[in-house]
Amino acid sequence: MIQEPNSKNISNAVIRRLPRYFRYLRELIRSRITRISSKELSERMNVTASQIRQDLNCFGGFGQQGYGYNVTNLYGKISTILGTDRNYTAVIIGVGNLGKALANNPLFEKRGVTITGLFDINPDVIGTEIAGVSVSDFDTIEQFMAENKADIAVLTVPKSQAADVAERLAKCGVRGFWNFSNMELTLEKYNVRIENIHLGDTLMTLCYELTKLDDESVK
Amino acid sequence: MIQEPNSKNISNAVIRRLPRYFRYLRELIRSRITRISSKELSERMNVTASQIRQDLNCFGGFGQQGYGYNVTNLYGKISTILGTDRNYTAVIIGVGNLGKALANNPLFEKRGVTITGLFDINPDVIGTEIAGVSVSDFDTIEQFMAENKADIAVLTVPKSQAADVAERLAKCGVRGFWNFSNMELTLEKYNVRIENIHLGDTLMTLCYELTKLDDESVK
DNA sequence: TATATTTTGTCAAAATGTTGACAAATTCAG
DNA sequence: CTGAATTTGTCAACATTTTGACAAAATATA
Repeated sequence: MIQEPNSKNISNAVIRRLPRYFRYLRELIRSRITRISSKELSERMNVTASQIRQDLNCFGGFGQQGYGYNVTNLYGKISTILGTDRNYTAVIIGVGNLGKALANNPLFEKRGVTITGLFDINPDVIGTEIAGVSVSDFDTIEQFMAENKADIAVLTVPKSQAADVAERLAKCGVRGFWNFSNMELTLEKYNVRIENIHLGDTLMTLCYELTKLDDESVK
Repeated sequence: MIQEPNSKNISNAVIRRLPRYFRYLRELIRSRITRISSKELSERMNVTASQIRQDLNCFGGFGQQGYGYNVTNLYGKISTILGTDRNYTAVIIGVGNLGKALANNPLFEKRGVTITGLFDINPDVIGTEIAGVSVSDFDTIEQFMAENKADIAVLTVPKSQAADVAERLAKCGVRGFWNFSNMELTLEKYNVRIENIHLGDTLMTLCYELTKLDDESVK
C-alpha cells in the first residue's frame, strides 16, 4: 500500500496517548498556565519528557527551544488532530442504565460530539426525554439518518442485538461505533471504525493486581 | 529486587489480554465446545496463534501437543490467575447515573465480584435500593468497613471529591480502586492498586479514526 | 502397529516502542 | 550585548513485544 505523504502512519501507541495529553492540557488551561516544558509536563503526567517530545513531534514541531510549548496552542493542535473541532454527531442506541448514564455524561460535549438522537425499542422509554433529547423508536432510525446523518453510534444494547443493530446503522451511514454491548463487533463489509469497550476487562486486571498483592502479604 | 520464584514477572501486555481470552473461552463453553487449538482460537480472536501460545505459557503448559487446549480447564486456569474465584467484594461510591448503571450491570457477577454496599452523600438517594442493595450515607463508610471489609471501591463521584473519598477508603482498608471519576488517582502513601478509567479517551481515538476516514475520502 | 497429521512449547529473529544524549535554537539575567 | 541556562527536535541505543519456525509429543488413521 502506498504511504500517504502528509500522515506518515502514526503508531497506535501514540494515538492512544493523545487523549491523555488533551486532558492534562485542559487542566493547565483551567489553571491559567500558558506555557509548559516537556520536562514539567512529564512530571505531572508521570511519563518521560522524551516520550512527550517524541509523541508531539509525530504531528509537527509545536514547541520552541528554550521556551517549551504554548499550552493553548498545543491544546488546539491536539484537538484538531483528534477531531474535536469537526462537530461530529452521535446517536445512542439502547437507553438502558448505561445508555442513560452516557447520555447525561458531559464527556461528549467536552470532546465536541453532539448527541442528536436516542433510540430504543422499549415502548416504556420511547417518548421520554433524557438530557434534553427525546427517545425515538429504533424502527425510525433510517428515516432519522436520512434527515440528520449521525457520524457515530453509541451501542448500549444487549449483546444479542448488537450485530443486527450495528449492521442496520452501518447501512444508513454511521461510520463510527462506540460499542459497549459486550461482544466484539466486526463490520468487515463496511468501511467503518469500531471501538469495542469491555468495561469488565479492566475490573479483571484490577482483580489480578489484588491477587498479587494478597499473595505477597501471605508470604 | 529479588524475583519471585513462582510468578516470573508477567508483562503487562499479557495481563491486559487475559480478560479477552476469558471472554472468548466463556463463549466456547456456552457453545459446548470442549477443545480448541491455538490456531482456531487465533482465527476467532483475530490474533496470531503464536501469541496465544506464548501468552498462556507464561503461566504454565495448559495445552497438549496434538490435541490443543481443553476449554473448561483453560477457562478455569485463567479464572484463577485473574482472581475470579477469590470472591472479592466491592462498594460503589457515588450513586449517580453511572454508579447506578454499574450497580445494575452483570459484569461484577460474571467476574466473581460481589457488590456489598452502595454509598452517596445525597440525602435523596440514601435509603433507596438499587440492584437489591440499599444506598448508605458515605459518612458511615468507616463503620461499614469495620464490619464488612470491601476489597474494591468503584469510584463514580465527581472529580472534585475523588481524591478525598479515595484516601478515606484507603485508610479503612480498600486495596483496589476502579476509578471512573475523570481524574487520575494516585495514592502513593498506600499499598493499593488503581485502574483509572477514562471513557472519553476511547471516544476520542474513535473520532481520530473518523477524521482519517474523512480525509481519505476527500482525497 | 506404523505412519501421517496435528499441535504445543520454545527459541531466536523481526518489529515496535521507549529512553537517554546532545546539537541547535531560543530565552533569560546582568 | 554577552554568556549561562533552558529546552526542543532528533538520533541512535536499548528494551519490549510480536512473530515465524521447528523439534518434540501427542493424536488420528489405516
